[in-house]
Amino acid sequence: MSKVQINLPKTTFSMKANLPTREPEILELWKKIDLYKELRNSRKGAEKFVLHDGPPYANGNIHMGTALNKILKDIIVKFHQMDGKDSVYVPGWDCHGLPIEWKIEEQYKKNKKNKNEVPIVEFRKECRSFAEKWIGVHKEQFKRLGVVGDWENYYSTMSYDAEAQIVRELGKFLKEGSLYRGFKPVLWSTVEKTALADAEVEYQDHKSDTIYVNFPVKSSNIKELENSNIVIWTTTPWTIPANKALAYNESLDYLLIQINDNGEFKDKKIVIAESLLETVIKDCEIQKYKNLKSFKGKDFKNTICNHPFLDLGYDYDIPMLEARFVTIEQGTGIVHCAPSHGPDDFNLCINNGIKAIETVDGDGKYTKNVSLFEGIHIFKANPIVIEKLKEQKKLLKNGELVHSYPHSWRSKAPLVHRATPQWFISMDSHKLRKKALKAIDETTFYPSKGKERLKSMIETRPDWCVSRQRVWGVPLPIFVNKKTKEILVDEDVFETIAQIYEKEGSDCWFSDDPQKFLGKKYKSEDFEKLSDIVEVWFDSGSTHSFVLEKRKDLKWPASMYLEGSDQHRGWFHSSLLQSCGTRGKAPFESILSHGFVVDGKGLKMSKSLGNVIAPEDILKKYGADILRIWVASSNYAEDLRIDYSILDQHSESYRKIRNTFRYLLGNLNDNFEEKKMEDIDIDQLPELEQFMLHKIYSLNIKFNKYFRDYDFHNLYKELLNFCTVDLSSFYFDIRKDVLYCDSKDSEKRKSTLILLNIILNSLLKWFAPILSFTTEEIYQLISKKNKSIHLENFLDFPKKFENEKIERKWEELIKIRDICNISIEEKRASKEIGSSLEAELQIKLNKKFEQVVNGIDLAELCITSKAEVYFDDQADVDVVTKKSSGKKCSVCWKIRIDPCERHPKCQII
RNA sequence: GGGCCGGUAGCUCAGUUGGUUAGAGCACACCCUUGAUAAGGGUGGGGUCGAAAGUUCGAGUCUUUCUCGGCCCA
Repeated sequence: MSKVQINLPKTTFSMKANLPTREPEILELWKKIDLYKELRNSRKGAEKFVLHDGPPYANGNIHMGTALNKILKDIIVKFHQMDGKDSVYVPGWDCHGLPIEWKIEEQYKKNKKNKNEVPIVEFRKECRSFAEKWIGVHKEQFKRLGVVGDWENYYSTMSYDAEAQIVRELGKFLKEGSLYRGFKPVLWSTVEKTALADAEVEYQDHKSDTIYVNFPVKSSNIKELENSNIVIWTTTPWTIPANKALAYNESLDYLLIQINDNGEFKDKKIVIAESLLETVIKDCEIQKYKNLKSFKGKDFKNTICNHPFLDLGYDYDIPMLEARFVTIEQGTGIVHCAPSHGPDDFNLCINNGIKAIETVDGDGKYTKNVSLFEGIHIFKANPIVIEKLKEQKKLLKNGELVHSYPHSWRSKAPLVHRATPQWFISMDSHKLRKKALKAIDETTFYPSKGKERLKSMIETRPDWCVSRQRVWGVPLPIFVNKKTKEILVDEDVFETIAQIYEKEGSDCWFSDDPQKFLGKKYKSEDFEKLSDIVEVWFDSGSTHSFVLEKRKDLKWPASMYLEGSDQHRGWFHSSLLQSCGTRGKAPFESILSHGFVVDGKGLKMSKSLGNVIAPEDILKKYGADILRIWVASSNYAEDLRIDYSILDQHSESYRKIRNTFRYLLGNLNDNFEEKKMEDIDIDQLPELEQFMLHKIYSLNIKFNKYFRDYDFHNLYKELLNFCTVDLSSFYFDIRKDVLYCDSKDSEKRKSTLILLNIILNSLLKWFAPILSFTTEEIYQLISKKNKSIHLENFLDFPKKFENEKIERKWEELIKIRDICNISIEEKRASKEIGSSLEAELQIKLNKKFEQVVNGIDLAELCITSKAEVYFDDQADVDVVTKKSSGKKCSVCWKIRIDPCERHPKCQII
């Protein structure tokens, strides 16, 4: 007896994915067909979607955060492309800046080379080639993730045209007048006469003079403070002449006491923090005193003091300002603020409208801005300050203290904070803050909480300091008139500089004759050429101008900026300010921010915790598509957890999806036929197929909604559930019988194949932006049309697929099916039956179900050999399962007494 | 230390304006199948919703405090 031929699935699509080796092959294919070019050609003239790439720093291998960022971008770019738009993605890199300088200096140290002996231009060349090297590394790593973009024509902040455009952008601020020269404290060595970076600072013990100083209260909301003194303590007496404010902490408790000791401070009223009372009276050797009043720090609001040198001409007001950096660790709980000599002081003062001025010159001598002290070296000034305070009866006590203090790593000399000339963009002189806040209001944020975050930063930030005293960056294109000290503002000069940079880059600023940049209008000997460079945030904040505006394939503003949430203070912030300052508008229509990658427990990754996972490890073990699933299925609005157990779970889901495709391909024998969905005569299809069409239709609606909200984790969940719940355990399971056992000319089987084609096509396209490699693998197997799945469009499902009546009916049927399954399971548990085909059902239904089961074969639905339906008045659904009686058809395995209708000639066993 | 955000089954996530016994998929357990086979199906167990207090007839949802974690700032 020959075995009857049944239609078993057959496909070349393997169950095992083997992504780590297969994906690189697909990358080769994309390279071969020049996918990016094809993508552009396929969308000529279409509406543009431009996701403008925030440039990563070209330094070191990529980590999980970078991988997340790039994959998320790629998913979004691909969604919009398949949605019919010209979705252009140009990757970029941030290249200037300190970290690269350090790397080169490190190399110098290794090779015992002295940085100071190397010409700047040569040093910069090494920085440039260092950045170039890492761009190359990044590029390959990003491509391996499946990210498709214009890798050949990437942008970088160190390209000649970028450097030229940065000059033009700065020129706009200069011309407008919002770029001004101010002073800001930096760590300064008076020996080397240079500023030092944090990494060049060593902390060593140092003996400092300490002083307790009285600041007389001029006016206050607290009546009792009249004729009293605010006491401060400091280890840098020489900064007293530069004092501009006092700082208190509003949450501390303060005390007004009266000194009763005989001597020059008898009956003096002084104010200190309550919890520091004991230390202060001990230090100042106060024997007798009485408490007059205690009050909260916040009551200091609006209190104004006089400078201790009031009678020596220091007749300006000293306001008391609220500051969180004030603590009760040391001192008096009130801190003296010299904005020229401390970063805290500077920030506090500038936030309160008090600007720092140049009080000390490069040699360490007081400038003419400091009366009484001009020309005196600050390291010799302490005794003089102490003497004058004594004279003025403002010195409560002085002493000495050994403490940890910053020193130069080279000369070992103690360092000071010194206000140096810096270049600022004003937040308010030309309403930059106001413009930026308005632009934020006009921007869509994903998730929406990003809006408030960016807004509150812009509301409170001080003026933007855009100068740096380093060498690896775009030189600040500023000339200062030697006589008038005025800044040269001339568009022709900026344009000359820009054009030179376009041709040869900005290195020449440091090496060539300044006359080259000034042209014929000005004489170089009349001007001082600045050697500062532009802060790197201005570089990357300008990408919109030298990338979006300059490139014809892009548009301004970008459709979206997408970065980690730290970029609210970074690139989102600087791009917004740069663009609002020069164009009055944001360079983006929307901002998407994502959380940080943390380990499985929610802790940040660190070497010391040993919980770091590199993208490379994941690619080797799982493949990029698994990583892409992880990105799509995680909620980026919060931090994203990752560890190997999480990835294992996702690769299980991946196998489910892969097997869903395999089932489809197997039953189609790899012969996919694109169905014209409009032409399908739905009424001719079995109800189950109609129901599935409705499912597809409504899933597509959800898909579109989730996609437009960039809600990928819900989108992915919906797709995965469709594969498991609706397809694998329902539709595929039921239709196995028809697919395997019906003859090839069976109408029912043909209907099923129509559905399989549509489902395959739908799933391929829905999944393509996420599973970029796997969908391509399948597409290459079945498509005769296009070169790549990524050149396809999403499907447009005809409205006639929607059928709510069928949906309601079949939802009820599924409930009945569930109850049948419970009944079958009882018999299986008691070992009366095994396979569900060994069961026959007696289903008692309430009469209200008559319409529901009308025309439905419940045996087919429940995959049993037989199902009889009875109606009665009592229970909703009541099912009795019995072991089928009869013989098993060797073809369809159904058990029945009568011969099998479909296979009457077959052997009955 | 401050600002902002978050903590729902082992995992990834849903939980509308406060209203039944808090859901899904995966994972897990047991069973079935051996014609999707390193696959497929069925059933089931599992949560004091970070903790405590409060408002309310009623809180996963609102308030406060605490705690843990993340980002930014200091």
